[in-house]
Amino acid sequence: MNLKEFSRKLGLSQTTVSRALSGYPEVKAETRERVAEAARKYGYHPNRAAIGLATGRAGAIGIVFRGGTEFGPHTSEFMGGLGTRLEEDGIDMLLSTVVSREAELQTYRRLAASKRVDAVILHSPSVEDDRIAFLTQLGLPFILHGRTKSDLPYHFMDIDNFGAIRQAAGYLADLGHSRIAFINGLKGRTFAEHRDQGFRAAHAERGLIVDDALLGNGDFTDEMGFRFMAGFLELKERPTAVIAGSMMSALGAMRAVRTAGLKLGDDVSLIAHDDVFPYISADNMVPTVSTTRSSIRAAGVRIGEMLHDIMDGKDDGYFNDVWPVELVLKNSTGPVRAPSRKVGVRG
Amino acid sequence: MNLKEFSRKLGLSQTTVSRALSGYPEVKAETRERVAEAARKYGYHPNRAAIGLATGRAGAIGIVFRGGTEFGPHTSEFMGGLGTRLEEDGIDMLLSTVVSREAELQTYRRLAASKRVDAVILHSPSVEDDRIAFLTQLGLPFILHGRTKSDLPYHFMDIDNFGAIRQAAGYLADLGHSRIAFINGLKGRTFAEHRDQGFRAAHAERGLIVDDALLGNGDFTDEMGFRFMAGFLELKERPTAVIAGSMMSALGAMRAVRTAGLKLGDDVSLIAHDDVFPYISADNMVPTVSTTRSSIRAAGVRIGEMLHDIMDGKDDGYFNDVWPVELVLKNSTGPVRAPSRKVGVRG
DNA sequence: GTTGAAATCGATAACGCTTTCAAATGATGC
DNA sequence: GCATCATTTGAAAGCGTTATCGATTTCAAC
Repeated sequence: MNLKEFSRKLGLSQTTVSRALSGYPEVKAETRERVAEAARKYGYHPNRAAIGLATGRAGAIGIVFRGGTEFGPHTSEFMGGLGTRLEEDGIDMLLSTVVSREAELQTYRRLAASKRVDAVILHSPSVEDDRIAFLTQLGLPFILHGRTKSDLPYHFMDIDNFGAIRQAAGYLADLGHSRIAFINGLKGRTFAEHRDQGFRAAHAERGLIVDDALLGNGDFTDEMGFRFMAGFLELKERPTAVIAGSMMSALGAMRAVRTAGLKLGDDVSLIAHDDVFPYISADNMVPTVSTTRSSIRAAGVRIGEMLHDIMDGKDDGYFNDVWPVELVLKNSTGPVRAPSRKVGVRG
Repeated sequence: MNLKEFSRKLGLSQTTVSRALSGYPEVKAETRERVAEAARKYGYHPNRAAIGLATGRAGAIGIVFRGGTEFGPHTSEFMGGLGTRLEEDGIDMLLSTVVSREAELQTYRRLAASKRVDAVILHSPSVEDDRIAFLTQLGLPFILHGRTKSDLPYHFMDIDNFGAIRQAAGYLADLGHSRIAFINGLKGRTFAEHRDQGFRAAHAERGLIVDDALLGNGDFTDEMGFRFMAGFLELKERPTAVIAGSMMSALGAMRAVRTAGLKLGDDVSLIAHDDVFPYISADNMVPTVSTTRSSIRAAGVRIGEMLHDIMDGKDDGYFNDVWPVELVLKNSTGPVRAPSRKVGVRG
């Protein structure tokens, strides 16, 4: 059924019906109600392509994933939050997967030229990210989840990664730990750099020196967590505490600690960054894990909100959110002890 | 830039250009090449809304996620595979998140009526699933990832969950295990029922009886895995082997085994179903984990292929794929031993 | 040269909506 | 009662494609 037929059924003109449905003020409340009622009854929904053609708006936003592998658990949570918010405005999410950075830019170009989306969401920024300049020049609105260096102004939403790890490392240091390991994210990614800076800041503030041998950069996988931690524990002077960049790497690190016959929260303290996945909870680990906690789902919701405002044209200036991160203390952290021999099992 | 302007630049009619771009045969090869070249040069991409309006095809498929939480790691992998395949045909993926089953149906209705998508992908079927009838009646093409009971014919792609768990349980039984625990998926879900049947079949075939106290149904989370396994290990007659429905629950179960002071692959054998997530690998666990292995990403690719064929109209009959599942043996499985006291740590 | 078939190309009518501008209706004041 | 203004409705012109015909060109064969 199309507008023509639908409005004929109602004995109204297409114009009036269209206006009633889109909430324009110049239609009598009674008429509007009658139209809404009929739409429900007949299941009429305007053809989206026609709306798009007439208005020039696509009613969708785009997200591009590189490598397919980029599509991890973080993504899922983020999209869940974003989608929930976008749903309210009837905006759809268009996903694309792409193999290379070059292909990613090509996709943006296509999405913009073919008017498939009204805006895109960028994620996983590196310290220097050419996408900002590219999209600005392309004129395709975007919001970056994260931050990057750029002379151009742009919308972004990020968490305070610097502050989070600074706080975590500081807390461990204040417990007496002086050899703190850090399993960080991929080198070159902004968030990983920020966290690195936070880590170093906490040390500097206390006159401690950072041992590069206790630093690891890699994917947030269980495997990486295990490998790095296992490696750290084999050092002559093993760390007495570790900060893991995600719950995934934390799981691996915990495994490595146990494998080495050490006790978590006792021989080795652990703080992990928790993006709050519903299926891996810090409170359900043994021991419960201290975390720097920031819901990535909430970030999705917030970006959905920004998107709403931007598409409504009420973006005077740029959104530049940076959320503080909470340090949640549980049982995986404790005061330092003299590192025992590797075989020092207890209990 | 639009077709009119673009074709004027080329000195050709809109018709010819359109035909050249869409690969119709009645345009000279030389002309076609010239058009393609110019399109690249000027970055011309036809307006998708206009194409949609003219052809009636949306060039996108839809996927709806319930609860937002449904959007887990399985999803990510699946979408990665699907997207990679769809990319080739220039088909986009439209995501919707929705709170209730009722809202899900409503969304399908909207997507169909507004012609936003050409087809949808259904997932997480329950044993009786009203979506089949609903979509069939709606006339919106769909493919189900999984299976359900239905009198109506429909496209689906599933793995042999029955065979997988039957094989796994059978293998354990043949190693001498007679008390095998099973951490299964949510009750009511088809795959969980199939696995349950496979589990029982393996027992029946060997004259073993299934102890319902060793069966658990729940989310595939680390937490659930831990809770169930911890509970099983407290039973008077604890199990000597366990099958976990996913790597997530396997992680939890492994933790429970260790917490109980037992040794994996020795005191307790474990087989997990592995959907092949790149960030959690069975080979990187300690000990390495025996699995029933089936790439959920590959399933996504396959469904993308089906979609392609269906949208091309070359679906005489229905796709009804059922993939066999491979049993991969590692170090987490071994012959049964007499269950020792709970404190029986070794090594 | 013509001719006719085959190969190309082009004018134009949809597609289903929004939006502009004009018209009709209703209400108000005199 | 009628002019005036505000409110509500409608006719029709796009929006940028595709697809249906009909028109033109090409070219081999006579």
